Amino acid sequence: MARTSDRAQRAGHAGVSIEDVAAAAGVSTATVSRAVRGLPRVSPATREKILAVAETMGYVASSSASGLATGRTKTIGVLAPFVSRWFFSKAIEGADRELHARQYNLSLFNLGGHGSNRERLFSKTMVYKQIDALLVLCMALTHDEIEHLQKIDIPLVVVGGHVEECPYIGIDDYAAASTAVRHLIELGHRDIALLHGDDETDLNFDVPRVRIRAFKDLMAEAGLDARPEWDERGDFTVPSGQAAFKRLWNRPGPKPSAIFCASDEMAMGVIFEANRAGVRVPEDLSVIGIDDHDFSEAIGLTTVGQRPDEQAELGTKMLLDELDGNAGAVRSTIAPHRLIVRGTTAPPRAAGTSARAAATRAAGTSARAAATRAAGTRDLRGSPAPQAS
Amino acid sequence: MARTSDRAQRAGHAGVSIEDVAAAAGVSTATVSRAVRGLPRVSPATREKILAVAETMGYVASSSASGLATGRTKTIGVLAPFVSRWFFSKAIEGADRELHARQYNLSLFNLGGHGSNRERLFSKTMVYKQIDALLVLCMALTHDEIEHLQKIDIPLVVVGGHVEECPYIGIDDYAAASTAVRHLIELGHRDIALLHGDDETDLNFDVPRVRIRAFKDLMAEAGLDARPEWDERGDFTVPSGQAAFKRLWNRPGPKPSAIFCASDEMAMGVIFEANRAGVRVPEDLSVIGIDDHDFSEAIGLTTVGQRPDEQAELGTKMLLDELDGNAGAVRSTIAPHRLIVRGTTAPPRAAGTSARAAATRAAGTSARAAATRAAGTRDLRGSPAPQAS
DNA sequence: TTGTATGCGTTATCAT
DNA sequence: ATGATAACGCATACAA
Repeated sequence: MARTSDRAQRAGHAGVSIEDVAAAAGVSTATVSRAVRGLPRVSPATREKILAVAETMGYVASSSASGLATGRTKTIGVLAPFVSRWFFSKAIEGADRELHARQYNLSLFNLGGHGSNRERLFSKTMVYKQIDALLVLCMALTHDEIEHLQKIDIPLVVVGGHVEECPYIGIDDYAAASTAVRHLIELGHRDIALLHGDDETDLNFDVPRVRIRAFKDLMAEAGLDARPEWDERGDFTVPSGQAAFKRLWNRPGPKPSAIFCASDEMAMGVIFEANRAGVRVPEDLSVIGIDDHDFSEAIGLTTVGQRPDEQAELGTKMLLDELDGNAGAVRSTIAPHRLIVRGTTAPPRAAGTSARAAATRAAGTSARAAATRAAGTRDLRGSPAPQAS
Repeated sequence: MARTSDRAQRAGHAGVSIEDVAAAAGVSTATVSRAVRGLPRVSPATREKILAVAETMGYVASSSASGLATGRTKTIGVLAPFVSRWFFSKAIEGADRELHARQYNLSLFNLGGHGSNRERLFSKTMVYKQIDALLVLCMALTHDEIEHLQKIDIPLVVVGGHVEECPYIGIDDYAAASTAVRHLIELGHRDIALLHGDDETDLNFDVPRVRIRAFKDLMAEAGLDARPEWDERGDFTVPSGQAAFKRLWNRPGPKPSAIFCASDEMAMGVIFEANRAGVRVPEDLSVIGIDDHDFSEAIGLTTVGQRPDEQAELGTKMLLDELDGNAGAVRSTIAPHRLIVRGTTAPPRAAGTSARAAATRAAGTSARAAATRAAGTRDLRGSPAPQAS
């Protein structure tokens, strides 16, 4: 009723409204709405005037109001199990690029580990009705959670890990792991250890298992023995790589001449600990990882690289296209990976073409410097890997 | 007008509304609202019934609608120049903890570096009217940007970097840097190089400069020479640390026996490159950083640690308390830092108590293993540092 | 091209 | 304790 006094009261509350602008510009709110959103049906003259007024008044639309009116929040959610690990922080970065370029907001949901605030996130007020689409980062999800997500009925895509019935973007883990193992085998290694990342929970997360399978398949194919005592488990982190190396080297018996790590961080852990134990890389032990972590080049780590940022960016683009009415824009896609040979892999000492290894050992004093290198100086940049299946 | 058909049409649109629940429960929307929010004025009986109905119907309030009604979005914004660097990803993690524990959402705004999409973020529809408060992470801000932020008039706090006129949470950079340099000096080093992170833009970001000042003050205090040719500039990243080491060692003339790096990542770059060049750490070169990066323990890096996650968590808590009506909850606070002595620092070879250094050199074969270590094995866990000013 | 009117789903005020 | 009902600020058919 007391329209005027209401308005006056509100004034200090949430800034200038579209009505204020309309009044100041001498037009209706409808016209202002069209003008500020760049819609067609408004004359150049009035548009200019409105824009000017809006600018000076510092008008910016209330997202709540327009969200309520349109039914869209203009923000997409990003679900991540961690944010400070390489894959995830890179993916978030990539999603953000695409999002903000298209005027969307990024709402981050960190499901630290397994327990805690998970349920709340899925079942309660969060996630749901706050976002227009959801980008899931390489998560181990329970069946209930998956069901929940699908019931929400918004565009959804998962990056970096398979989830049943959900569109997926990521590298071909089997092919990537195979590429790494093949590199080792071709170098002449026969005694190859495996450092995988399977935590054997019942969660839906088969990335580790696929990499394990690739390892075993290739070993078998080459007629090599995948010794159970060289089968180590980690959790994709540096400390778990360190621990694995220690277990491997403290155990009596023969040592592997190479180790395939399911992630670069674990590979780094192995390398750091090997250095500390006086085991030379790659002379005594070749190490290869998967990822191409930010630090890998500096360390000289040979790896099979992938680009989580680009994967997430692509996933986000699909989501946004879908929201733009482009039905079917979200489609499972295999992202590229490529072998990047650097300094942590070399032929085994005892093996076939031991020329280089022998030379290194025989080089006397200078060998010391060579051995000191956490990473070799060779830097043969990665040749593109065969893109499998 | 045709109310019923409207409702039918809407049905598939955005899920079940409060009105649907009210109807199903045989009460008014007002009561439902109170019930689901746990507000007082509703009888236990009806509350229980409403909650049950809401549960089975899968009701969840529209954030847009309640945002419009209350004027609060229940989300706070986090402004970061990077998301995949240690400090920031950790800080985001910390903010997220507190936020989601208190039912708030986290909206991430990544302002990549200096140029690019900065303006859009500040002046346009983003940030503003989408969030209830803002957490700024260690940003280099222009004066215009600062002004802009303050005009928005929402609770604001910056973590990890000073911004004029803004409440601030972070370590005492001067004290932290002093602690690091003092450690080196007390070890007997006289030839100390500096690797700082100042990019000398005109932006408001004095963290690097404060650390530089601390270095120079302490050197002067100890009567030591801060040689200009040992004053290197980096950008807090590993590669910049590598580059700095190379410049230092490629230059003719005497070499420093220790180097103080303004970040752990730069320190790692130095270490990796030193290994590659056959310069032994800490025998030939002591290295100390600031941060206590996730990888620092594995590498054995001596450093002055800080906890960005806790800093951000505290900042977030303050913001939320302020929003909860607790005026004055946001206050500048100094966060703790502590010296963590690990394996990359030791007395200089030529210096006073050269017992250990000499022993290492004389150890023959075993010295080789020692030299191989990217990091020493000593792992004296950090004694708490004197908390300065 | 521009304006009018109504709906969006909640919250909050004021009765009852 | 519960129920009408008026905002909230914007978008959008529909009318002009």
